[in-house]
Amino acid sequence: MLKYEAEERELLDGLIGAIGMLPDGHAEIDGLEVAIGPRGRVDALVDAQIGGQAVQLLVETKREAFPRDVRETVWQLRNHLAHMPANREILPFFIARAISPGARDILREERVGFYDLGGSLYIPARHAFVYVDRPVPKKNAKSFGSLFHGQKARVVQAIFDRRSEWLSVKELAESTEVSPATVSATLTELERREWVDVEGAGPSKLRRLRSAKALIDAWSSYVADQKPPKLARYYVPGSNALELAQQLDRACRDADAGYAVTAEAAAQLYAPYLSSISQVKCRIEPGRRQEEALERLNARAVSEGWNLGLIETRARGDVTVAESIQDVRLASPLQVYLDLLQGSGRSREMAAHLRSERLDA
DNA sequence: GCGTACATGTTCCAGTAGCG
DNA sequence: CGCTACTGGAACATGTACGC
Repeated sequence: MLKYEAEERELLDGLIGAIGMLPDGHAEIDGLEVAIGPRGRVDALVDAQIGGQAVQLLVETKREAFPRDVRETVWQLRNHLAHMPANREILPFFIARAISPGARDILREERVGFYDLGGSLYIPARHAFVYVDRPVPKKNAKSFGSLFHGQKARVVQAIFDRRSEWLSVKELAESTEVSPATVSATLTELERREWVDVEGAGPSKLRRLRSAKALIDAWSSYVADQKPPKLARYYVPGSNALELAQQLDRACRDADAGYAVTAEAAAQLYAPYLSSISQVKCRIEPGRRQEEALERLNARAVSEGWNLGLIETRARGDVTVAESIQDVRLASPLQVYLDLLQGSGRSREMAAHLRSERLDA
């Protein structure tokens, strides 16, 4: 509790400072925890001078802001506003350590001012319009990306793959082998971003993906900020990618090793694009079985001229197969898409093609 | 209709793995 | 080596179904 108050204070000081940096700008705190109307309360009132005009800011504070948080707060602020004397300009105002892009859009539409620790500042006052857009602060970027990590990423993948279905926590927990606690947390985060529709409540609660496009976009930009995973390069005697992938299939079956082909080779099977490709990227369940599969393939580790690339797998469940085409087990289209985005050369084009063929539907 | 038992979703907490 | 953030077990909350 004390820690939160300190954070709140830090945010307010940041806002005061940011307004002070504006030409003819000045601001001071008029009150904290101010009662408004019969039972309303705002976190702070701030008196601001901007370009010679006085504006009072009705401030609500949050740690992080996703669309749903913002909507709730905007509604509260509007309520408060109705109980305020109308003798001067009063602006509803929202501050948080980090405000997600979607949340910013809502605030701008609603003409509610906002500020975050990244330095973004939006003040839609009558006589002085201020808008400074800064990216989400690095430190907090990971809190926005946590959905695309580890176990939660598996859950999000599953939700995407079954985007036409209404899903329960229990069902997802069973099919992904992730604990119900983590599945629930994942879905709650998706709700905050307003990417899922919700039906029912309590034990009969169901969700369904609504904004597949927003989800892909967010995951893509997350991937863009990540360093590409390590790729172990091998050469396997043989010819084209399809045949190589089929050899891989036999070797992994014989070695009883789980594998999933991804990137260019997989995209080519999902939605043919290039006339021919020569390299196969895949994930193979790590351990002894992986070694055995590589031995059966006569794969030789090389630094140049590779045709088999092994993407490092860390978290359990990284190797998941969505379907088999021509006896080749493929990672899910979304996974393939994300892996293509990590690649270079024409992989971006392939990614775009795959997306329009398989993901945007 | 009402209350109770059950199933499921959510939150809390502590152990732990990964990171710098 | 210290720290942070993730994870999942367990306690807690919330609907639902069934019996009366």
